[in-house]
Amino acid sequence: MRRVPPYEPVDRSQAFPALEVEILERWRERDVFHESIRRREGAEPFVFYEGPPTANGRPGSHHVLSRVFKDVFSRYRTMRGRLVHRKGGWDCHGLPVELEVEKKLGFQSKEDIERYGVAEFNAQCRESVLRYIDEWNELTERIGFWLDTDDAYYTLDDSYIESVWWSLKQVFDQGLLYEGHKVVPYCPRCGTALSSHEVAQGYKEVVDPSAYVRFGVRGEEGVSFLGWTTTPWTLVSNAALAVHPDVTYVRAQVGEETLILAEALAERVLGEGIETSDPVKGADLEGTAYEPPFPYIADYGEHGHTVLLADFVTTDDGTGVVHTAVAFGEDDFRLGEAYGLEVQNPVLGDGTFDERAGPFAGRGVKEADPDILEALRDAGRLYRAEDYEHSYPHCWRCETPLIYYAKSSWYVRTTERKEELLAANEAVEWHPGHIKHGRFGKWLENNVDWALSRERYWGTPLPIWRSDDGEEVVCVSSRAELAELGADVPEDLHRPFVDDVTFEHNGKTMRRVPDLIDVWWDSGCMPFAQWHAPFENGEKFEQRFPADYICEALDQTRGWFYSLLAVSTLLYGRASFETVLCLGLILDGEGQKMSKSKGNVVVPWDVLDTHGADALRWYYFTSKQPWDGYRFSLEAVGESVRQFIKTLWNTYGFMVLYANVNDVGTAALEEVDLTDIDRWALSRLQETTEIAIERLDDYDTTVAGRAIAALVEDLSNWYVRRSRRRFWDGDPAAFATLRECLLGVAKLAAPLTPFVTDAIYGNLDGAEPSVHLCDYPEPDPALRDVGLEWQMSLVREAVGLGLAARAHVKLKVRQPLREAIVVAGGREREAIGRFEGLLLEELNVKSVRYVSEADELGRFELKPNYRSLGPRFGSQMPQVAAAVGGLDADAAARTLRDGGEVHVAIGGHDHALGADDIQMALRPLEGYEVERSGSHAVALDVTIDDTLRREGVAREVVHAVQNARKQAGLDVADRIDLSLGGDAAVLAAVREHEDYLLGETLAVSVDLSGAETGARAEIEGLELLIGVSRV
RNA sequence: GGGCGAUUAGCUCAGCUGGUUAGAGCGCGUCUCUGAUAAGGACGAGGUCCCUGGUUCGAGUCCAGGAUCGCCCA
Repeated sequence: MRRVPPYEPVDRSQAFPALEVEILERWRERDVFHESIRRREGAEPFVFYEGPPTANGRPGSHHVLSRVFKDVFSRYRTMRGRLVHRKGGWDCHGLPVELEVEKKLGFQSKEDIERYGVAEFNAQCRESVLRYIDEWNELTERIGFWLDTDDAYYTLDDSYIESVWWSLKQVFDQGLLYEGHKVVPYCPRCGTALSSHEVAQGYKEVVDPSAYVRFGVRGEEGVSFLGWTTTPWTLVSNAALAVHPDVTYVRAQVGEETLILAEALAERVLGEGIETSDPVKGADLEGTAYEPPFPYIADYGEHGHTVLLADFVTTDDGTGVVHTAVAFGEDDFRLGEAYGLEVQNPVLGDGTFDERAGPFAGRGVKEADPDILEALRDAGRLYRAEDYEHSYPHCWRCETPLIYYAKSSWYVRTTERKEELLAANEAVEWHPGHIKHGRFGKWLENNVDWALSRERYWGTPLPIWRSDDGEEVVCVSSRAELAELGADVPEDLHRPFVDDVTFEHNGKTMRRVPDLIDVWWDSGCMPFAQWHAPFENGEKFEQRFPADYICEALDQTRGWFYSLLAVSTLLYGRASFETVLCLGLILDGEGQKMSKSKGNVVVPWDVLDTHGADALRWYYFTSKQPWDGYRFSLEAVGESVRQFIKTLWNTYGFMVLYANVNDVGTAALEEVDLTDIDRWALSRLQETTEIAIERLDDYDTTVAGRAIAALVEDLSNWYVRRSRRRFWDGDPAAFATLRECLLGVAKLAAPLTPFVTDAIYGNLDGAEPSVHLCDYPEPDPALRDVGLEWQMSLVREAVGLGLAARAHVKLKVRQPLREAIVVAGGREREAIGRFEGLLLEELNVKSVRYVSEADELGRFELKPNYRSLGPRFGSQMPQVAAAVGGLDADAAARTLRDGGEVHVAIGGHDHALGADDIQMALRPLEGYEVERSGSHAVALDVTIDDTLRREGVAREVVHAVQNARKQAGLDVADRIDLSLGGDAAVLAAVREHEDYLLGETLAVSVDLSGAETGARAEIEGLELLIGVSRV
């Protein structure tokens, strides 16, 4: 039902958070979200994938950021006619969840968990992971993120796990799933390896001890290799030294001793002017035997404790002699393989030394660093120790420094499909564009195999069963397959139940490999696993693959963006998303990273309670390009309320106030006589609509939102300001125009600020239960008038110039002036003429006089228009500029304004220049009140005769009476009896302009015999007494 | 050490394919309007567009090098 006046009165000091709560209630009552989807049944889908958050912590500002950007384009596409399903999802597995439970139970290690019982531990995890799901859902609703939370997917569901198993089987069948022995980043606290994208999340600046260590050359007393390391604990298992074959090494004399190191680094390490001798190539050092720093482990084979050659050695830092511990570095490990070194790993899974490490046995490796240095010092092997600041990877969840550690793990051989990954990325549209071939593309190019397995408890079990002798390996793709193999399939596919599942295969007993898989693989399976595809809902999956749009923060480049791309490329040969929007970090108002420890975290609820969801959304959408990151604060959001929402609300409130006062109906635009300024406002609406569609289609809320804000600004500060009288008088054209524009704005901005726009729409129209069930506006070419927009901008400039001129002579606008003189030729004169009344009113002048030439006001200066002449004359531009400068300016100006051409001679040739080729600037003459801008200028006749003065006084009186009305608490529509007294000159002026006074102040009568009581005012130093009484 | 991004007014940000007076909002100062009134308008102060070179008739914009900050990776 379309609403007609009287409208609901608008509270102009409306608190928006309260308004939003009302709107939320309305949405619930009317089931608007689901209705908006039902209405698009059968329409072309726009597919959105929800990147599942983990609900075991409270949602923060950065979560709100991605959630509103997920929302805005879903809403926009829905209004544009697409069917947009929005299935929620929750990431349930993995270390973060285990950690929370461990913390709660006071556990320190995996043994604690084993002792406690895996079944009970996982039950706790299941409970813990959704601990904050209610708050998440509440926040999701409060910020206006329309998401189907009732029908969300959970990665812990058996159906989800089964789909993940299926995906692994596909990979297994392609021969891409393998067990490998490699050095991996390993968290000793969590007791598990991490994938490279997990490692990527945890780099931190730290200060580690670094040590320069002597490795005594066997058989040469007093001669040592000088090695350098930032991980002293690995010296316990030193197996060899590595030098670069092509680097020059020298012997440096330091006191009594001789140190061998790279020539290029000798001075930096040992000090300037160090004596060196005997330069040799690294290649010549191969095989040199030396004394290991610690004697505990000796058996590294034939090449143990000798110098080896390696290309990875650099002379960027250290000494050019690299200490090699086979088990603790990727390069070291490969070098060890090449030389056949025995792998000796004296470090246990919990990060402590085993009994092979002599006195350090049982110590955590990092903690042992200082004692190890001390032992070296005592043994005379430490040359120097110092602090070294560098960034080092830490466990992304428990913050323990990682160690690189040789162990076996299951991998997905993504490197074999690298070309396909790159090709899949080519098809993706990234916002911002540079991520595609920058951060993400470079990462793909350096792709390494995906370390898939985790030796943990709460996660998707690796579905691989193996015979005890390792001969037979089966990857299981489903419950059904497991049953077919003769196993008892447990209800719950998690550990520990799945660990008990065994079956016979080729006469051998098959037991499950106890590992879990990386949770990122879980999330990468979401396109099909959310539907339990391919086991069911196959057609749904087909329809909703790939996603048109996904959106997450930049830190997901190596997280979800990668897992989605990799899984679907391996399975389907393409990316599972077509467009991705990357959002930046949220910093505090000072540009510092928000962190609990700093106490500078802005809690979303605070912002919502203070300014509301629209304000927060508007801030995120329009304050800047979202990928650059935000300097976020309550104040910053407050500013966005004032600038946009408050302005919109005031304009809307103004219209409702006078629509109700005047009892005007809602006439259609076709039924009223539009004025030029109406046509201008409507044209601006079309222009804005065009921009909004063009920008939102390109996932750009920033420019779209700013364009809408500019329209609102124009409506408020120009259209309404210039049309006030028509609203007071109830002019139907004005109301029809403003209503049309406000409804247009409501629809244009509905996806961005869904609450306030729905309130406005509901009151001014209400034909639909909600603005969100409307179609997005289309620009109407019939209402667009570009010429009119140009003309209006010219008039506004002229008004600005005139007001500036007034300001300079300090003449109040209230004081009428005789004449404004406007310099304008041809088209410009026509433009201003069209809105002359407006100019007269704004400047409060009696008449406008146009002059084409500037003789009265100043002199023209001519300048070449570089933009048009530059391409034409190129390097001859200096001559052109000189020639133009030499023209008779006034004559040329006259010619050009009449559409003629002027001629200049350049390089002996004659060239014709038109109006577009020459810019005319006005230089004002001394002694005139002239304001100029380019070729435009406005001057004021500032002589004030008595007539004008009396008129000015009358206006002052009106002003004073209005104040008195307000003080008396009268309503804007109240009629009054007015009585005035005071200075005779003032009263004379009033008498002369009595009708004007009556009209302006809504007085039905005026008594000039003097007010006994009432307000006292002063007009140009003369007394005025005002009595006001309501009729 | 490498990759990517950023650097424009006191603050937060615009500035399209290079075009000669670099813009907006906030804040500040001075006025002003008032039938939207704890809003609105005008004017003003405030910029070596990070630095150095280069290309060009012309560079905030393009190129190279450097500085600083951020993120990512070794």
